[in-house]
Amino acid sequence: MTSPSRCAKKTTHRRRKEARPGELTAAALDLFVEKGYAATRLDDVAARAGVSKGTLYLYFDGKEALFKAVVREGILPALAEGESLVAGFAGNSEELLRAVVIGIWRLIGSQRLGGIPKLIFAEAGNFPEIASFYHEEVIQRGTTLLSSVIERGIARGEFRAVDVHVTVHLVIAPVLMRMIWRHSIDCCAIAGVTDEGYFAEYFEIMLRGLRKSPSGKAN
Amino acid sequence: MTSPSRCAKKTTHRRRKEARPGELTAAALDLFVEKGYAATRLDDVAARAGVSKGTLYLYFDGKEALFKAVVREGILPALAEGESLVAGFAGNSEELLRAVVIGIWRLIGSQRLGGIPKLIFAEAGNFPEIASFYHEEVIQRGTTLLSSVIERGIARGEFRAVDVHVTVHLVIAPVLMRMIWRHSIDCCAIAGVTDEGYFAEYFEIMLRGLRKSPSGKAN
Amino acid sequence: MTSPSRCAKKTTHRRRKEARPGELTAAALDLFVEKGYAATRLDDVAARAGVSKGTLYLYFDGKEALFKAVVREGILPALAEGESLVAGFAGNSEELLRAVVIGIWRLIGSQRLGGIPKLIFAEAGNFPEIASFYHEEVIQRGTTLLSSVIERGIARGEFRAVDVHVTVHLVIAPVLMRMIWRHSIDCCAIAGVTDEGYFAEYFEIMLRGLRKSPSGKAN
Amino acid sequence: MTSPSRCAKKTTHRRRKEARPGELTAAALDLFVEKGYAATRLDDVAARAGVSKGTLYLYFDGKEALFKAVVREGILPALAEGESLVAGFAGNSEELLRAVVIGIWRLIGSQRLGGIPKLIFAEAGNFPEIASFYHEEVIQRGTTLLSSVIERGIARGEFRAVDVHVTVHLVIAPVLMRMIWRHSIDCCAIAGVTDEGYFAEYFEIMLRGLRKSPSGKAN
DNA sequence: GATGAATGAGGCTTCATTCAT
DNA sequence: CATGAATGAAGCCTCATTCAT
Repeated sequence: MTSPSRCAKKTTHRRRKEARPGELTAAALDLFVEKGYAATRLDDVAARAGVSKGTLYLYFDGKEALFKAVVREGILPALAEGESLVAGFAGNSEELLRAVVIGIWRLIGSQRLGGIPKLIFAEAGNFPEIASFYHEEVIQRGTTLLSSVIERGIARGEFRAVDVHVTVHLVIAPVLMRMIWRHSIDCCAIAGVTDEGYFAEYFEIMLRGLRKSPSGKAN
Repeated sequence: MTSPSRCAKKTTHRRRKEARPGELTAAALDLFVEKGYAATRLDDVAARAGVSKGTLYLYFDGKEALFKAVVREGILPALAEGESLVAGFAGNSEELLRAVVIGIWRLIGSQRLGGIPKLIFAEAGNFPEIASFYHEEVIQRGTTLLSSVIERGIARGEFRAVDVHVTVHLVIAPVLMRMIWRHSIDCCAIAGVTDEGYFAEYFEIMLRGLRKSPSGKAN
Repeated sequence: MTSPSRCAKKTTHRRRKEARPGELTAAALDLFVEKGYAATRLDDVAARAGVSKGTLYLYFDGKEALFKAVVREGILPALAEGESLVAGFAGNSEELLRAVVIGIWRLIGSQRLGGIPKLIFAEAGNFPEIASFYHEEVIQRGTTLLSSVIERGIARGEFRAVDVHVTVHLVIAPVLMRMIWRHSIDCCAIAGVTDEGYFAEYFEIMLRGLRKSPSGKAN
Repeated sequence: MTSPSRCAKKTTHRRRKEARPGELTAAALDLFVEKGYAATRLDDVAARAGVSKGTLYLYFDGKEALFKAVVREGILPALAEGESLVAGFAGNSEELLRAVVIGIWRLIGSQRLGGIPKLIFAEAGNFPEIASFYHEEVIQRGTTLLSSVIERGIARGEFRAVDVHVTVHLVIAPVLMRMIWRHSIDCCAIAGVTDEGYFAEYFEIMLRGLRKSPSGKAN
């Protein structure tokens, strides 16, 4: 008789309350990716999550906070996974680069989250707060992650002494563009190609481009 | 009658009138590229073109029609210029690829027009008509152009027997991403790199990735 | 059983329950005075009273009822206190006037209750019922009180034969305005003056204005 | 034939445009005084002025700007008139004080503008920008104005050596309270008194309170 | 043709009120 | 009794579009 009824009484309520943020970010991700940030109406997000417009404000301070939550929930775990992958990786750097890129694609690019970069590129100019948030939380971490892979390859004598900063961008560009293509124009032309086909050729070209000459000659 | 520009005022007036649509699309291009579609106000477009908001409606049916005109007028001349550049090249395929990419960058990427791809990718979902127009008029022609370069290289034994369709996308991705970065987030991180530095590393990696092995072994 | 406050928990609980309305109106008084009626959120009232928003509705029908309760509960006790102070004064009328005004200030003006007049004046238009209640319960009684003081002074030959009705308002105006200033704008400019400094000059001017000419001539 | 048609053509339009701000501030004054600042809806202001909600924003940046315009248009001219009255006044200071107070009442207190002080006192806490605007533009100027009158009286040996800062507030309090009473509670009790009756007793008391003793004794 | 004043639908956000637990 | 999640009606403000001049 201490108070078991108290726990039971609120289970449904509580369960709802705990599930709501996730339901809302899921609905928001769908709409942000589909329509873009500015064109997504919070009314629609709420409706898709099956709640009223006011309820959304019980869980998020507003549109911007909702978007940040979507990014934090979706992208940051993927980055963390990438970081832990790099930290504990024992194989050669080619394999590491493959693992990291494939991981990014599997966790982000091939999911609905893959629509986020397009949205960021398109609307960063109008939402400086979001742009700087994304830059600090995602781009810098991602860049650092890839840089560490390239640098590892150079340090171990597996990759040429490339300009790391530029190379990071060259390496990630085809990955980002495939995300963009998946979520906008040109769906048929290149999205018709399987991930396997795309990334097989991608790695073939990139790794040939990065590897030290097999002859062992300098550079 | 000394200078042609000093003709009777009626001529000036008329020239003015005929120039209006172009002045409006030019102003609109600037703003669409800078702010995106939704955030561009027609007030601002009209003000930048030096006319009143009402006047804009004399030449375009509305915001959507203006947007379409901007893309059409911006892309087609650039495309034509790009194609004329490539026609009749005589050197080896590496040099041809360099010439084509550099040409695209010089004529489009480094110009205001370089903001168009970002626009298209961002708004394709909301303007299917624009998307299909762009796909047919630009992407297919551009893809064909690049395909011919790759195929030429393979045919001449200069490039490996890559999957041409995929490779075209891999080759163009870093060029498109550099356009996008120039016009959105991450301006400092990568846009701080000079075009020379960026494309030097780009060609180094891409061409090593495409070239047949120096040993002359197959593939 | 050592201290009475340490009785059985049931008593505490019950006392709690009976104290709730008072705790709520106290919290509401603070916030209404600080922010005004419209800007006071029931969320904040409930939070300050340490209960949930729903609980507030167990004791009051809504915001309007709460506001009325605040005014009623805040003013009536103060009025009673003021009246008991005045009853049975024996000195001259100058001293009586001083005692009454100082009493009003000490019991009301300098307390949280001093914010009530501002509230009333501001919201009377929106709450006619409050206005008439306040008029009958407070203003008339207060006016009567002050009138009796002025009339006493006139009857005893201490004050000039002023228009009593008007003079009551002239006498109370600087007291009310000091309450208002304490609770709104101009806090620094005049609230920086001490009560002593303010009321010293107030009595000097008012009593010179009320006294019969020292020469003893009529009026 | 230079371009008289141009002037004529737009007369109606222009006349409207020039009249609009005044129509809007007049409507706004009515509603602000009647309902208070926060409770006044811009929809209603626009409707009372006979325009749509959007039109209001062609002339004012928002609610706050509209309110400031109301104050600037209504109160500042009265203050300026008071200032010029003081600057060029030749009579004795009693007459000057009478003239200034009567002027304030005639230009502000007895008009709809007389509802503004109540509104400011009631809502200053919630709109700091408006509070500081009003403090700087109205209260400080008004205080300075009255101070100069009191100081003039003291300097000319007409008034006692009162604490000027406090006295200014004591002098203005019955004027402000009469404005407040006119626009909220107690309409009958004191507003039933004529302005003449009210201010006659006001001046009688205040001036007796301020005057040097007729005997010529110090203070 | 050109203007720019006017419109009104629609978006984000707030908050008094309700009700299932 | 008490809770607090949920609601939905407004309010402020923006801006694409229209139309009288």
